Amino acid sequence: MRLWSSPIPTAHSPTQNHLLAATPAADYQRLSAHLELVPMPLGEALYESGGRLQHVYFPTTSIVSLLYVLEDGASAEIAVVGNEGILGIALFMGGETTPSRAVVQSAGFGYRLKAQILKQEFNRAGPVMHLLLRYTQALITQMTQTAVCNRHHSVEQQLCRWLLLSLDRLSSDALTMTQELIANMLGVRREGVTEAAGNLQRLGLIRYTRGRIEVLDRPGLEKAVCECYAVVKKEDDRLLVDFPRIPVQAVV
Amino acid sequence: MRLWSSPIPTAHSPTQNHLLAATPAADYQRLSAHLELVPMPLGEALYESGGRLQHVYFPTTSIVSLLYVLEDGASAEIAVVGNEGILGIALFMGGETTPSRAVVQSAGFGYRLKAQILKQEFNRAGPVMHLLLRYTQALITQMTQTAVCNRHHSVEQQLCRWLLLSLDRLSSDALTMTQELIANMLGVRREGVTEAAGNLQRLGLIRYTRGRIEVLDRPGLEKAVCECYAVVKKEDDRLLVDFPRIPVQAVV
DNA sequence: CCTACTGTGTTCGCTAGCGCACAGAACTTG
DNA sequence: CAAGTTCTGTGCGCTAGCGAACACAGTAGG
Repeated sequence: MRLWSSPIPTAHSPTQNHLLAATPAADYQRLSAHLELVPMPLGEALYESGGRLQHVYFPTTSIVSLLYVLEDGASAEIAVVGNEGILGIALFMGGETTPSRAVVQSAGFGYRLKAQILKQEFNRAGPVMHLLLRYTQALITQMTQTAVCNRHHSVEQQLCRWLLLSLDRLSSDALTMTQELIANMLGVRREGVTEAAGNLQRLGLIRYTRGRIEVLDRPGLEKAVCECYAVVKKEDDRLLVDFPRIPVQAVV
Repeated sequence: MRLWSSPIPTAHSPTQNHLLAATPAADYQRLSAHLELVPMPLGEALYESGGRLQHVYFPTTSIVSLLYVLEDGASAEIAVVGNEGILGIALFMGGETTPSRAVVQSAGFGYRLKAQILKQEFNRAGPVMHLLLRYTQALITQMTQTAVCNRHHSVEQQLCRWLLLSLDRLSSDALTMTQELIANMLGVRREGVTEAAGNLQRLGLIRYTRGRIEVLDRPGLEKAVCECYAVVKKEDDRLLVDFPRIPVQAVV
């Protein structure tokens, strides 16, 4: 199995991550020396349930799922984190560990920072702290919405939500992702995903081939999705988008 | 309908709330003058979806549910907060509002603090901030576990979880709560709760009459519950219990 | 080019939970 | 005590999703 496609030739910059981009220059100066570009191959676990965190990660071109795995092996995705966020919030929230796993869902790159460095920065209680807390609230919204969606909505609706959330975190409109993996994320059967995806394809909203899903009609998808997507999107926008954006050359 | 039983004659103290009890004396001094004892009658909404928060609440003898209500009226409980916690985390996380409601699930009392006061205290970035953040992480764990439980476990198991979580937040072993309301919390049909509760009663684990549920065999319940309860409990203990406890007379 | 393997499509019987309808029991109110 | 309301119990048909089994089609790798 090819784990991830050939290295992206694009120039990398930490400011591809929105949180880092929103960090004021003065604070960014302190951090930038410690930021380490890392490839994030599909399937890699950034941290395991209950494991101590050595780093926090700022995805730039990758997407990471927060997964919870039950004793019997059943699993469910709790939230998805892309270039709008950070992985390892338990570090600054004070718990050091969390009972969930973080697994790379879409291969790409990100920057990481040693746990100690981030904690120091957080404890300055300055703009970076507020940035991180605000992001955490957006993440909480996503988690709660997932809980509700799990309870009340059909597999097809959830698939739409999942596709849109993933799409928002990528620049492309295609995902490299098998139905089996999607089923794992959603915590449903693979056959359920096959059926739902088949419907969406018949409606002309998506097209898929082995391990690749392409969104053809995004507005159409947004009509088919349950309200949950809009709620999360709106909160993300409200909480994150009005960050003061810093142009790349100003900080590098 | 009788909304809540006669006022509890017990002496009230803010330190009945674990977060307040764990606040160092120096910080507590600043806050105590602003703490306001308030009755929290069954069914009262402390805040509405999207509403601006005027106060934060520290329950002492009450329990509050965080509920999410969908457009079609369907609902689901996201987390439950008792004397171990605080309501209104969105205030200090920076978002000011959340898309969920907070509804009193078990009548009692609590203390409230004006939003401004809490924000000031939080921004000192001292022990109180760390206390609040750690609690927030415990809350996040509860939310994620709810999401997973919604996906994979039976109504009966979820009922057990719900009962135990509620019980942990009360001193008594009986709840004043109709099956209809429980169904609302769990986001399932009332009939489903009737059936599940019937089973538990037949097993001798609980006994219920109109609007009152009594737990007879707590260890038995803990055997019937899914792993989700233990995970939340363990995280609560890990994150919250080793707070330095302050004896009542030391702070009042 | 042949062989593995991995991903997808489809079927079948089964169960949990849903929506609806209604009956009886318990409590409240006049 | 009578009437009305609120809870709980039960039955019925229905559907979404589950679990297992298997066929087939791309793809990878010798």
